[in-house]
Amino acid sequence: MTSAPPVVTRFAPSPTGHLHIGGARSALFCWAFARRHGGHFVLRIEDTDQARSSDESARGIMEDLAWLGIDWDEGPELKLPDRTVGGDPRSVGPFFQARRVHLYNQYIMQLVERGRAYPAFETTEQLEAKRKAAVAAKQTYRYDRAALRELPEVKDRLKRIESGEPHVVRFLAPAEEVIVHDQVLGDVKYGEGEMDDFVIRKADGFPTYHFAVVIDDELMGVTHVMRAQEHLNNTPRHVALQRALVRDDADGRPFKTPVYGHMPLIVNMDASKMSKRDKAKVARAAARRFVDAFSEDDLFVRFEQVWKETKDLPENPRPPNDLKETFGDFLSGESDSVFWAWVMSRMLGIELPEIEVSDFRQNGYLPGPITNFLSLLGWNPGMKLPNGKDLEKFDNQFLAQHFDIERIGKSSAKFDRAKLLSFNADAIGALTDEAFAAEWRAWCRTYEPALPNHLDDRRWLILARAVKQRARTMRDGVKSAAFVLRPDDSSEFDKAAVEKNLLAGDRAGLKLLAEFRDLLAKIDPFEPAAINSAIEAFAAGKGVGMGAVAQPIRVAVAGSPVSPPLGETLAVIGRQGALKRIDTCLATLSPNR
RNA sequence: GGCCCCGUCGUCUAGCCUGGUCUAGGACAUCACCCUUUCAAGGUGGUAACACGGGUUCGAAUCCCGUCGGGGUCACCA
Repeated sequence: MTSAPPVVTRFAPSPTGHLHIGGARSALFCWAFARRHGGHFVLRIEDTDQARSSDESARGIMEDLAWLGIDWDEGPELKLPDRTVGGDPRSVGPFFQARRVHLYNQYIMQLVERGRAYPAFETTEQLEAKRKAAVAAKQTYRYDRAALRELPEVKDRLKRIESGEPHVVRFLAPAEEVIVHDQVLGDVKYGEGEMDDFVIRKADGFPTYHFAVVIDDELMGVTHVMRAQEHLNNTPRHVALQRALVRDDADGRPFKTPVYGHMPLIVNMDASKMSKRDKAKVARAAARRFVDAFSEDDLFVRFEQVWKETKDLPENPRPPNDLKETFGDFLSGESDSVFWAWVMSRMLGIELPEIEVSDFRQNGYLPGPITNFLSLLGWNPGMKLPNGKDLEKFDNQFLAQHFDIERIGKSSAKFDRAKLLSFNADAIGALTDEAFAAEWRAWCRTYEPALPNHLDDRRWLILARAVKQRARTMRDGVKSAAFVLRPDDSSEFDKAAVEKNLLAGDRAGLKLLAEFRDLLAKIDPFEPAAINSAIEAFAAGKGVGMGAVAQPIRVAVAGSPVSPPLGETLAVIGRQGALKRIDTCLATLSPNR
């Protein structure tokens, strides 16, 4: 055991999918706060929902955190090529809640024995009926304590628990007012009688979130809890639990209440909560449009086909018993599965909103601008640059040195992708050509393998240099580089561009192109600078502007009027390829054909 | 609906705690112009906000009250 760190923060995701972008900000702030104060940042996996948790999700979340540069001092170990993250220096693990059930049970029994918790036997259906009745009568539903009245004596409660009869355990909520001292929001009061007897252990024997959090935060010595404001209303329950519990070890002291700070929510541009469900919403809306235009059966045929194609992907969940039913559930809104949303997006050719860290990674965002942008959602360093402008570009290291709870804002922040995109573009622009070439190549190898396979190192660097300043994301760069993948003998050309740049004015462009073709064969070396000056000299010799020469060439080699500068474009294509493309163009547009 | 939180340009925000220096600053987006072989990039400039109503005060974006508006949460999910 090492001595207790001055500050212990934690991030406690449930492994039911990828890391949510909002979760990433929570983790980032907790990490930064721990760093700032020389403390520890703990990663704990809250997998008490057996049905929805998976090891793959836990692993994915850890990889995404590490990718963002958020390393945890304590928690499950993750071996990376360059380092290992995690560990258990204070012996407070394990860090998967499913492996801590014995601890929770110990404290559940403590509460039952001391009369602060009791078993209850209603079925979910019975409870649901009561809840509905209360809503119908326009009353606030609260658990009616029927089970408590049934078992007034502690010894009878213990007996019933031991009998093996299915039950949940409920916490006997205190009647008194609870004040949460929040570092961000100030004192938040919850009046007496607001809390009901919430469940602390489910029928399957696992603790509920509320209970597990309180036990683990105490046992792991968490000093500061920073989380999103959606949890604010849970906090009085946690405080009540902390007041009711004492440590099971020798000193038997009461539980401590950590310092709380509730961060503003990150929401969509329409102010709704940003959640994974948004993917399903977008996919469903598109699917319904399709159904309106065609038919549900048509959609299902395509759905089945895409599903079969993607069957072996790791994201694919267990095969459903009835695909038609799964399909129906998704369409009706019964299910909001991210995976089925993805299948829908594939078959309908639509883009899903980026919600999870992996979405941004796939779409070619860099980790630096993501954490930088995230830092500014609900926090601000409040510093000026020497030129008087606000300081807002910084890295994780800066955050770790300057982050403070006092400067966390109170109002929710809309997630403006346009600004993130701009940050990402700036970060790409700040890379050296060589660094960008390497990063871009690495990204392409995973997400767009055709492109790098096509080019050697020399040409890749020329391409990367040309693409860098027009790429806001790695994926964007692929668009600018589309000309690389064009077959040299392709006879498809942008129609309007052919008219405008090659055929207009009695085929003036085409004539210049034919003349330039022979010059091109002689340019030496076949490098961007030499090619560019050859084109300039050619234009000057003809007494025409650069545009009159450049656009015909561009259309001929790229098939479209848009490409990186011609020197670079031609050098990447190579002399032979360029000649072939121009010849194909000339032949295609020849009047004799 | 109950409970809780919030309210500065379209968006993220600085300023608010410790009223005057705020004719409210920056960034993204947007518009115009410049540069330019296309697309970008870059440069210059512009439009644009203190939710509303009452107080307190010589003076309010800043303090107080109310109204309105937005959001969160009300599970054997976390």
